[in-house]
Amino acid sequence: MVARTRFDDNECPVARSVDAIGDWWSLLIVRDAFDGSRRFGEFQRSLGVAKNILTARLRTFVDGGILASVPASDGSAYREYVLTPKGEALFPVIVALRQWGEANSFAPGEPHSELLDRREGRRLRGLEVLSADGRPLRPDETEVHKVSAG
Amino acid sequence: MVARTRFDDNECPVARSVDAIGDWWSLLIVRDAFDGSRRFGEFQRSLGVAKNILTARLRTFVDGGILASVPASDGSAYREYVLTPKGEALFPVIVALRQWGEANSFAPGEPHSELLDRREGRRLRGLEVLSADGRPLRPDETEVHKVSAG
DNA sequence: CCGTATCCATTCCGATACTG
DNA sequence: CAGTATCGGAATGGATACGG
Repeated sequence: MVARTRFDDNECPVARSVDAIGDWWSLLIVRDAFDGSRRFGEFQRSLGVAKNILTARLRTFVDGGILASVPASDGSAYREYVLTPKGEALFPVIVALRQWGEANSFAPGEPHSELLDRREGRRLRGLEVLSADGRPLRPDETEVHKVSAG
Repeated sequence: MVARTRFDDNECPVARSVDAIGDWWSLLIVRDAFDGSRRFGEFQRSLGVAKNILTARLRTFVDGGILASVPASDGSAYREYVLTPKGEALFPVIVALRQWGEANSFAPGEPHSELLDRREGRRLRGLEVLSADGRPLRPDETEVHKVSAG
């Protein structure tokens, strides 16, 4: 059998998310979509990904309800790919990856792109994991509660 | 050539993050590490991953400074794998994936594991992307500022 | 410009057997 | 228990050629 282990029936939400978007290209396609890319060629040039791979990823995203395929806005015969609400909900995921990368994958002073508040032109606040009443939580202050099949 | 395109020299922090943790198993290993797994066998049983794959992933994480290999706490001859500060900083990434999965990958009423505030036993607050002065930001209220090589 | 289709190399992954 | 080694099948990814 082989084929990759699937996590789409896993009880853990992290596993299901990974199943949906956890490969090399998927998250970067979503990033580009947030950045305004809509056309096949935009994704293709931005990412340098092979066209057949891009085709497959876009289809998976459309099937999964993360992107919607809509008629091109310029009236041409082609399609554009826009984030659905489900896709837009990935915003914190992308921001979390961006902030982690900024803090941990660049040498001091090494240039990198930044995500800015468009109105103020300033960098964003770091994401915080908070309790229901707003206390910042460290990992060890949380625990996973497993569900039983009952 | 061939071989996967690497993003470890990309100017985009998202790309570098994906390069470090963007495959099927890596994020789940990190999730388990947050959940308290430390031993080879714990990861192996929890994930059902082949041992050679797990070996390779653990090594990559140790090399990348995300996990540290330390002597086993029970005095046995083996190693344990614990999150470094860099690894702990992935907490918002895992939480973001978890929350997205909860909201978008389960049927209403379908059971799934939950991440709880250990002290209160309550679910966490949803992650929010905020401006420097604390305003919630939608994706279209942000923009990526590219750096120039100069 | 937008894809689809095909080809091929590489990598990934799972299973299993084996060592300490 | 904690890994290492090897094997084979599968999926991935890149290049290219082709058609709408």
